[in-house]
Amino acid sequence: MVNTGFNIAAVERDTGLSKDVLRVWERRYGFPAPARDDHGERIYPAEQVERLRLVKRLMDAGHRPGKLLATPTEELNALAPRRPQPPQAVAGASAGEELDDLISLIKRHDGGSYQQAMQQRLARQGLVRFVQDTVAPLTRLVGTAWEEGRIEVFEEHLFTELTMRLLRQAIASLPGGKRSPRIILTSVPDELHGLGLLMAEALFALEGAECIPLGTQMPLLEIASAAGAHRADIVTLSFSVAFPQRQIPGLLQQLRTLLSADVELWAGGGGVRRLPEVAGVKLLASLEQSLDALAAWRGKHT
Amino acid sequence: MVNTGFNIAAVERDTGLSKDVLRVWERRYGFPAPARDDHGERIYPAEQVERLRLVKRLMDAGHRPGKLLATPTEELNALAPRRPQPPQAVAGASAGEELDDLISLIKRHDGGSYQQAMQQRLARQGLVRFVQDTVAPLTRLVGTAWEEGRIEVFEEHLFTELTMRLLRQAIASLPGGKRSPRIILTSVPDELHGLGLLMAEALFALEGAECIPLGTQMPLLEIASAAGAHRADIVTLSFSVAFPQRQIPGLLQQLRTLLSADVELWAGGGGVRRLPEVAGVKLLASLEQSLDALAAWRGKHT
DNA sequence: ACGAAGCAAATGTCCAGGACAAATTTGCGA
DNA sequence: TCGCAAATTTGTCCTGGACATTTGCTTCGT
Repeated sequence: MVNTGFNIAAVERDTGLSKDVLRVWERRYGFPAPARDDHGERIYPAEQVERLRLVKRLMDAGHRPGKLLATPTEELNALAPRRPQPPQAVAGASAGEELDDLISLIKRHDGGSYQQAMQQRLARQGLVRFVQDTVAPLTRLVGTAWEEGRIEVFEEHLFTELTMRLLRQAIASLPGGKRSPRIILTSVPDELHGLGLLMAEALFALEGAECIPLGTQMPLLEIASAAGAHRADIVTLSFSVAFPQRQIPGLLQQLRTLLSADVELWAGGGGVRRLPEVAGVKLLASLEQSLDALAAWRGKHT
Repeated sequence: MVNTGFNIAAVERDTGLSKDVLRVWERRYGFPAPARDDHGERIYPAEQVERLRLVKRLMDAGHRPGKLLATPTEELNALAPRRPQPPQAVAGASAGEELDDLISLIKRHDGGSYQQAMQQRLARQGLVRFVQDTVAPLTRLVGTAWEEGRIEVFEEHLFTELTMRLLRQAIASLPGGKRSPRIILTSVPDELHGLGLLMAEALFALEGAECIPLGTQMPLLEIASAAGAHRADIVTLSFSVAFPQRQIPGLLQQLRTLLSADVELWAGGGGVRRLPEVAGVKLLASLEQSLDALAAWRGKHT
């Protein structure tokens, strides 16, 4: 068997830790401690990759790598999130429980029932409340479950995929024709979470905006071109909590300089919630604020 | 203005060229030739990033970097694809023209009309023929247009996004309940094209398979977990032509060893078309072959 | 006792330049 | 013209050093 272990590129792909980080951790903390092949290149056994992914998850939850890498694997599994959790304001105990039920469908890998249940909620609540009272809190719940290790990546992917389908379907059934303002929705490279964008799109579309969904991961220069070509009034980006916070202000500033001045730049998602202001960029800390921003734009443009 | 230029990480993000490549090109070919900031770190002006993206595109089309980087920018724009284009077998001239019309809607940035036109085709052709005779050839056309620089990235994104919506919608309206075999559909990290997966899913779902769509970019270890948790019979991966070919065989072998032996591993998409065989992996060179593979599986399992 | 300011440790990212294997092209002989 | 071997091209990996920035801790002033 040739294939016993991951090379450094594979580990980077699978963990999201850069080659530089993998090497410097090894140098400083003695972990990971990959074997070497004939050419002296690192070969990471699967268990180490597993542990690295656990470490990454705990880091996203607020832990420091120095501590984590000095801790034996067994203890790591027991660690709780460190970043203070903002108290989950759910619309009542029963609502919270219902959402938990939805999650347990996912955890039971019963996609069919999940879709059905969500479809029902959509029909019952209407799109606006469905987005605000079901999808958004559900996404947050999944996020915290992920931080606490109560949910697997593939379960989260299934959740995302099925939920996005529902939203897209709902959006598609909206009447077209209205057209102001023209809003481009997308995300920057390395930011692949599109659920937040879709929630925003649903709300914007309901308010009669013309949404231009470009999917995720658009290079900055392309976003600028797209804004020109589509004669967009607003460019909306989404950043998840997982996106490296420190890069966001620079990215936004850079895109701001690339965009024509009469195009507004909005940024939303969990990643911008605890962010300082950026000149020329409107930060949307919540879905409600998105709607406020839209109303404000309308006010400004008669 | 602080923000005049991209640092090396930003260029990597926006061009898809690794830091190593950017540095070694500079060393060997003298391009790119970024400025340096106070700390001696590279600052790439926007034009150089632009040119790098052009070079990248031409490389994907079969050119060699050594030549490209020695060529002045103006000439680059005139370069044609080098990789021999397999003759586009379309089902007749009129069909080809119709598809061109669809593309020109995208190029006119008229998403609404595009959706409408596609919806009509879907209704007229039915899902199977829609996938095989419309979506698949259209995707190929967009691919070649991209290679030849006749289409912008953001136009391609819009095309993908709108087309995926249509397919998902069509899939959602299929009757549920049937359930064999259980097929996981996903892609590996760094492979973010999901359109091929969706085409496969549409065909598989129509044939009565239970499809478990996990979206794109699943770490290998997670794919293995998901296969176990969902009791999958088959794992299907998709690789686009853009995915670094050389990595694919290793990836597949690695995943093969991670998967239980009674789970089949299929790989499809443009990236596997000119690939040597991999032990224990079924390579699907076309959508038709996917259906054949499914029939074969059914044959084997009574 | 408590908050602010300053210092020290921790951490990620960048750099240079060397090495080498895999892929591709070139050159040569049949 | 075809096939094979040598030469070149190209991407990726390596080491080890440097440094800016963030985080944590300590001390000082109120």
